Amino acid sequence: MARKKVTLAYITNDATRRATLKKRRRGLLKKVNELSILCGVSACAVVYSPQSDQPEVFPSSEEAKRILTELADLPEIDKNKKMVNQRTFLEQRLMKLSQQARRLEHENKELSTAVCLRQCLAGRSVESLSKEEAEDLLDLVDRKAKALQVRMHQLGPLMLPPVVDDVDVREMVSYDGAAIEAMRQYEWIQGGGGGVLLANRFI
Amino acid sequence: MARKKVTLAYITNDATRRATLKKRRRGLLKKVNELSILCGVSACAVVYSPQSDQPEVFPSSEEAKRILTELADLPEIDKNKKMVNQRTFLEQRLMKLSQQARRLEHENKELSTAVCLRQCLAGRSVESLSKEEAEDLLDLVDRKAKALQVRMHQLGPLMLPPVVDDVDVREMVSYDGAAIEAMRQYEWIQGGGGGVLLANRFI
DNA sequence: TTACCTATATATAATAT
DNA sequence: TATATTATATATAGGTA
Repeated sequence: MARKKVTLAYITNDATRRATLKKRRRGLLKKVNELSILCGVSACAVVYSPQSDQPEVFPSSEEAKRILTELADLPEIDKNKKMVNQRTFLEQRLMKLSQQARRLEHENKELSTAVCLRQCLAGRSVESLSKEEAEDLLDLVDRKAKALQVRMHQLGPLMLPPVVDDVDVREMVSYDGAAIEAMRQYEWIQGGGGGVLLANRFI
Repeated sequence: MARKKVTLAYITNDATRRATLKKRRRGLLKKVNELSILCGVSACAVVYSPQSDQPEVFPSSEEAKRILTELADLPEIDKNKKMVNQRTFLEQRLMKLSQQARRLEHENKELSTAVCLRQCLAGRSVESLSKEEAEDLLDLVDRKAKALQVRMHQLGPLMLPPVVDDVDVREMVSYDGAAIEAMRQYEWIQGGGGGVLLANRFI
């Protein structure tokens, strides 16, 4: 975990593997120690060394035996139902990672679509979009519109802003205050940052 | 291990302790998993949760039982002689930390003495030193002198530098080149960086 | 082999959502 | 309660002595 991201696979180089075992074993026992003290729980760990070495046991072989005996005494049903073993541990991790991947993928797609929207507003022809892009864009705009309607409904009657046609925002700086205020209002309605200013040219 | 260095002691706040247990337990099992894969060793860990929760076992209760059975089968002598349990683990850590503390203390003392030396060279009266400081300083200077003699002997006959009295280094910048070169030579003899330039006014 | 160093990778405490 | 974020603290890989 340093100098280089290590791949989770058996280390073939002897010296490296032994060094890693030594370092990580020490680190692991330290963690077990900390956990049991910080949280006041009983915990134990056993790590076998390869060759003739003896296992390292924490916190003591007696405590480990006691804990493992309790474990053995649990009825099979409980063991399979409630315990977290390697399989469930890995399954949990996998599930969580998958979720995260999906989230990120979705987020990525939304951002891509937002880029499409801006490009189209900036003059890109809708024909140049792929089918998927077009669908996503339609969906995005649809959702934005609905959200906007909800908010407008929540706010009740509202003074509509004057129509603003293809005006470069930079020009608006020296435009009249009413239009700018209207746009501010719109931005607020849409929730501000990150939203695309659709003004009154939806679709 | 973040935002604040945590003291190794039971966490009294309930919510905090539970959150810590959850996070660290997950981290611990991840480590056991990595260790067993990276180094190809069998390892297991069991962490009991407080209340009604079930223990978390890695990699599986079967494997844990198998490992602990092996453990139980070891003769008592081996267990006490070769196994690393909590006591020996803590003793090892303590020993190592003590060594480190001694090293740092010694280093610290050397640095303090070096400061004394510089102060004295800069005009501080030797009378203002405490007995211990004076002794340390004497010792330091003695060692420096011996090291210097060794190096001079190694180098053979050497052109001695001209005497340089109480001269502010800043003045020396505009001093004559010979003196500066002599000082450089001396610094080199003494090993450079960190050494105190004693010139020819030892003691 | 052991210890030490240092750049990075991870773990995680406190906090916000 | 769970998750996300962020600032720090630790762990540790690869090298060196």
